[in-house]
Amino acid sequence: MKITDAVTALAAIAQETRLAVFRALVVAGPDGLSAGRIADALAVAPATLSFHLKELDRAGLVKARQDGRYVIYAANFERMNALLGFLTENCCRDSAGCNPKTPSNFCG
Amino acid sequence: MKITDAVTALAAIAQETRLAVFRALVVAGPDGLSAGRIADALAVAPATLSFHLKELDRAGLVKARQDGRYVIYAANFERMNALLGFLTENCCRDSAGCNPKTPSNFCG
DNA sequence: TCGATATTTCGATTATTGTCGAAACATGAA
DNA sequence: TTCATGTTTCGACAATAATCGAAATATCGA
Repeated sequence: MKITDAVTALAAIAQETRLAVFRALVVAGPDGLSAGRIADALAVAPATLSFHLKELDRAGLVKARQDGRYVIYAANFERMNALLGFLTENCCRDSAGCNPKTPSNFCG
Repeated sequence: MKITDAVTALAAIAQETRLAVFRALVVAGPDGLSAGRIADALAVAPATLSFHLKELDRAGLVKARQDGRYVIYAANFERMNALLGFLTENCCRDSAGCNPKTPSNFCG
């Protein structure tokens, strides 16, 4: 994962509403949730939710699929793991309990 | 780590300059770097850097200590690990290769 | 086709963020 | 104490982000 991708992904979940959306999708699992169900669950206006879902999608953290008149969103777990990998390898140290696969000596 | 703390920490590193600062501090290790050395390394104006360091500090991701007329900043590895723990436990699934200690069924 | 429901786009508004020059504030050295 | 150096605060500005009502778009069921 490239730095710019990491920044985009981090920014996507660095917002209360979006983090809540993403966590709801994590809990929902691969089946995902329709936009409407997310809006209901989190009590956020449809237009606002749509805006945030687009952000999460842009960051690659969710996948959207059309199901009839619903649009089902699901967390992209691979992407989230890639982000965790990036953070572990670049922003971490053994000494504090995390195990970077590559040492933290990269600074590009 | 509480949700609001996680959002704050994520927002802190969800910015190219700040992520670069933090990574430089990770590479530097516990000894840290003076503000000036960071500014030189990343070619960012002192006032701008100061603004970003304050953000990182507010998020708890760095520690500052005075050393003579220098201010030395060091990464707070414990905090970063707490953030990784939060993400692993709340935004992740076994299926995708990550091992949350608690299952992803928490949504508060 | 028509009406109902689901979702997104548009437009407008307000708030926040990132940036940097200049000035202020500290600290150590002469 | 005075000067030089390192850092932060201040003030201003442009850019971006978050919100939501209203309108547009899409799809299903009757």
